[in-house]
Amino acid sequence: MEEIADQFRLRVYEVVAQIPRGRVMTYGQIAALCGSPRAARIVGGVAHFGDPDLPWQRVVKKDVSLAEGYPGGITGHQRQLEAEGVAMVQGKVNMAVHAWKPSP
DNA sequence: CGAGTGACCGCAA
DNA sequence: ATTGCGGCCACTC
Repeated sequence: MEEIADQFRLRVYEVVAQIPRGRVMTYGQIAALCGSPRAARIVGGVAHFGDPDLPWQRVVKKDVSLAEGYPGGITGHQRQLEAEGVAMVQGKVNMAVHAWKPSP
């Protein structure tokens, strides 16, 4: 089961794909889970050039604010999160409710 | 193969 | 509290 590819980006795919509905995660958190806590930018780069079918909308910045490169802008991104069941206030996600920790 | 760059993060003024 | 700057790592051209 650990025979996944060595590529950092493929690990990001696994993590993002495992984020359940109604939960959000930060780029830095995902990067840390992938083995590089300082590669948060890479997660964003992978998000842009990676698999468009993955729920990148559940991935937010550490300030729980939304990314700017998302198609449609913050507005489109925010609307997608609400469609997932994530309540937002002033463009911010309630981490106390939606903060998710990956399963071991 | 080399260089540039980014859907970021952390700190300093 | 806000604003600006650098650094970092992996991906794309």
